[in-house]
Amino acid sequence: MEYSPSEIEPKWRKWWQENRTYQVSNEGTKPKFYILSMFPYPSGAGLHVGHPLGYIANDIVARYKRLKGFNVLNPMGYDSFGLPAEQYAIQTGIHPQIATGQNIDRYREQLDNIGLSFDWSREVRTSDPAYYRWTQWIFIQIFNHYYDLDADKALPISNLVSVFALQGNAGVKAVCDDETPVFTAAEWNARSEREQQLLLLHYRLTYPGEAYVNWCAELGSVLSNDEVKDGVSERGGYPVERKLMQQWNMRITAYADRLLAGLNEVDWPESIKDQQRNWIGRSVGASVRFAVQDHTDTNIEVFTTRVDTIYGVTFMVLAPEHELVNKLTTDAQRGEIQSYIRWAAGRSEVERMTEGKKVTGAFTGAYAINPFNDMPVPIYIADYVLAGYGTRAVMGVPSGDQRDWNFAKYFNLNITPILDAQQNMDLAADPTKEGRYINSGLIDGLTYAEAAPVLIEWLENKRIGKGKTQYKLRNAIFSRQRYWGEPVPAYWKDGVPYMIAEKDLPLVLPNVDKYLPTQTGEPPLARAQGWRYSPEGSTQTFEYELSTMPGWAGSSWYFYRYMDVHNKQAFVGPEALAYWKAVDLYIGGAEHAVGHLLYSRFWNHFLYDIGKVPEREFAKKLVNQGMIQGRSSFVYRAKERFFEQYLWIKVLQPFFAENGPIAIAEPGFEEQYKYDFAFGNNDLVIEVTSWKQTEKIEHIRRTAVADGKRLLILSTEELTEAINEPETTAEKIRQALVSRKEFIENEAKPKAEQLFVSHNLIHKYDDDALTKLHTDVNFVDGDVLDVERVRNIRQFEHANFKLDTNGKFTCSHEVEKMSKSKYNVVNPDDMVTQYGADCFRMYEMFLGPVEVSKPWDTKGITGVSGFLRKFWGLFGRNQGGLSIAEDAPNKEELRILHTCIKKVTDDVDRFSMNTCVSHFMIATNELRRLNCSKRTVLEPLVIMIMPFAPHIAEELWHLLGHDTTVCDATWPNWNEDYLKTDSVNYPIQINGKLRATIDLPSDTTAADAESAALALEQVQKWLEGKSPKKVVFVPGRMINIVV
RNA sequence: GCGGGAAUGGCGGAAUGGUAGACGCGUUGGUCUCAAACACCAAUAACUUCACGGUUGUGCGAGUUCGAGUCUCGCUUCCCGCACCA
Repeated sequence: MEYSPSEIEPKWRKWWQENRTYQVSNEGTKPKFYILSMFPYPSGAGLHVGHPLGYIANDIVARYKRLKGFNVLNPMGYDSFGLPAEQYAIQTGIHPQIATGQNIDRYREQLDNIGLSFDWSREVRTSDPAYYRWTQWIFIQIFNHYYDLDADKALPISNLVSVFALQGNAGVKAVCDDETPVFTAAEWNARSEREQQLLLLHYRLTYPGEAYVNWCAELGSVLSNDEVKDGVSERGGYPVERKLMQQWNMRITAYADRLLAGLNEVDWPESIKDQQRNWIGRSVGASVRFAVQDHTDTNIEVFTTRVDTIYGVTFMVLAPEHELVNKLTTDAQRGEIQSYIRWAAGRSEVERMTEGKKVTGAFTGAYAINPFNDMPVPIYIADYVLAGYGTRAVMGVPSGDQRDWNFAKYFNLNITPILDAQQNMDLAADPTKEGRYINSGLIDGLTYAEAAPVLIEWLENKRIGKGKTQYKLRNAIFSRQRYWGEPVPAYWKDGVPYMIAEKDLPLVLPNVDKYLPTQTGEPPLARAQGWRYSPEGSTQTFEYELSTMPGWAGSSWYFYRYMDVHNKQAFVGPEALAYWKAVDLYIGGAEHAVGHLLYSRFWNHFLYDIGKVPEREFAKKLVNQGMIQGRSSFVYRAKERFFEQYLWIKVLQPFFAENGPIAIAEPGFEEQYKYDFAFGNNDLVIEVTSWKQTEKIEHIRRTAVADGKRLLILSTEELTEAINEPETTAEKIRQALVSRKEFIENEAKPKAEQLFVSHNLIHKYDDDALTKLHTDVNFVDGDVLDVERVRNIRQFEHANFKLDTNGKFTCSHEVEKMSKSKYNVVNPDDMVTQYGADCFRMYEMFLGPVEVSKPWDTKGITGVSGFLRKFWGLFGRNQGGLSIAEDAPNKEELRILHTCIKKVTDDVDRFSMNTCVSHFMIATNELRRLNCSKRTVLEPLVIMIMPFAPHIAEELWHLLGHDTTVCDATWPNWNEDYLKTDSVNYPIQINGKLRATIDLPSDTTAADAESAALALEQVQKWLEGKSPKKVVFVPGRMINIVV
């Protein structure tokens, strides 16, 4: 009887499907368990071995819980709206729905291939109109509600309308925009329908409004903050700029405190909770209004967390975008301010970040009055004050804040110490709160804890400020100028948005001729011919909202749809909801920490408020699976020209960084040019490149010139020449660098030659070396290839290497994220073909803890493969077939079995799948040694291994004579009595160090153990005749003798 | 800078405060074989010893304890996230 996974695995997968083994019903007497993995975006690349890690762990728990007697909901679906399908459509003209469908089929095939127990009858696809009608429905509900601060929940907007008609909005405590006008009932009633609707937009939980957004021109769309990384788009890495646009917003800020508080109710990883807390960014402080000298009608509001430092204020800074800047600027300063604003606006996010803490700013000529001491302080603008946070104005306290201190030093402003414990103000700021206040009027002599309440009370009495809590969290931009997303179910009438009737849902995505924005810059949906809305009873038609929803819309509630996927009356029916309630265990990647997981919580809180879901938090427990990384093969260009240039640059760079306002770009630096060229005040660039004709160079040239920098471009050819002929080098670089001749001749050149000694040096610069290339060919580390070998690598076929005939390349590996473009993807199908799905599943678990990221490495898989064969062998040691003994187990066999039951049960419960696999291996090895083939021992093992290796378990289960699925078996219990052994091998420590061991009966008393231990020769030797001070005996564990 | 996490053999990784290195890979030796592969058996932290044994060992330094990889305090390094947030 041979173990042949390729025969038994497909057989049982088919059988499970035919028998609907994994279909689950929404009722029953069993307790429920809802386990969920984050659904994937079905990309064109298919699954790689990293994806199933979480799914397999998920599957093990799902199957385990089922054996433990739970009714388990274990669904799967697809987050099938998204940008890649749309970009693919733009390139190929293939409708995203078709491409997405194909991708889904492929995903399904791959998922099925590893034997996951999903109930596919509950599959959801976010791009399916039957699904997104409910995404649209939820959107409409959000539109129709506002956040009431008295009730501390969302309430219907119609309530607000009634209140406005009776008493205006002065007494209403609701979350609204800062610029919401105050009106009386009479004023409200006198307004037109249109005007009333416009006012209501200030309150609705979703609303269109002008906002600075992250605009990505290359993608033709707005991105949310979490879709922007390091100033470029997360997807594609395109530049992102700030732009004022009309967009739908979600008033998530209304829920900031509840989203913060809710984190305390869920069992989620601390790092995820912290990321969310950080994103919400609650800070408690005070707002203070400063009057402005010579502008009696104006004041500036600042927010501070250190109101206690208010007597130390010596200047004020506004964001360049602050609305008062123009008004306050004096004529004398106008030129300077305007040029600063222009400069700041042209600075990209990347530049701002790269330049770090460099002080910039400009004086407006105006002065603000500190309300506490009536001192005038100069008003500056600077772009370190963010336009998007707080009041866009800060008070400068150089004695207490290092950044303010730097600013004051730079602009030569006063620094007033305010605490008696403060250190020398000439050296640095002192942000500590120690000591008692000085120079501080009202609070002189008080401590930090005493000061703030005094100041806030004074402010509130004077009505020029108050205690205030501020959040970093901003309302979420909800519009995307895309095609492949849920249409926003709104239409426009007289410039006011209305929701379409619920009976007209779903608002189906129309067909368009092209998936690009129109010539006039409108979203692709503007291309849909005759796509207009005609409300019931109206003869008119109106233009639909043309933007679509963001990727996170459909994923913010999908966990409810699984409960009741075919319901046509509601997004989830009340019975299904009452049964399943919420997700018991949610598994997914940590990369969704603030995106999906925060938005989902927000929608869930809203749905809870309107009584549509029973729990405030949708997922009680969350586990993050780690990432499985790939091993990328690299070919490094070594030696010869590129390397020489590279070394030259390495040698020159530090020198110039120290001495001159000069930056040097390296060859092949396309990816990093934005960073390399954010060089602040530098005035000269030497650029080394072989692609000076490209657009990017032009861009850099323009940037440099606009910044008033001189730019010199050396091509690679020129530099190579220069290196080959020292005189030319010196000459060329002398021209560029004026007085750097000595350095070039005497230091750089000799150093460069020293560095030449070993080409292994290049590995030192791996990270900076821009000469490494991903390959799909696996070379041994350290291999040196010649040009011909490299040309034979497929993806380099057409690459234009400027190498001499004796040019060499070295090879190496690095661990990176798995990605098609890095040629390091391992397909699970290949693993399944070679070793079987059971082996693949167990091996993924065996690699280490599920939560930990680790590189994929196939080396150890033979161990798991061998184990499965041995396990199989327990059932049929004879060639003939199954050979199972029916006699009763002996003590040793029972001990092995029950130890295994106990350990595996404990370990699945604590999500430690890797150690479970070890326990199976141990039990199998021991039973083999005993030649055990008894049904009473092996059958429970078959049940236990089912969650890990379902195919082999099902096969053996049937071979053992069962004809229903092993999935419906019962998880075995262990008996503590069987775990005991007759004797225990006790370690004997002397002063905590292991010196001997002794076998004692398991029921030995402390006194017996002590005398037995002391009787040992080895122990006596270590006692050296002394009598022990103390003997510690831990039954079943150890003996420690203290001398 | 702030927050979270990690550090254990050649490698992946085990260890409710109780014999550190389970389990697997790799390596070495052996059995089987004409041979190889597979399989099986044995050894495998380092140093030292013919051997018995001994010494040192969980990033570093202290501490608590009969006993610390595990707990406490102080560092170092690495990874992840956030970051001019007032």
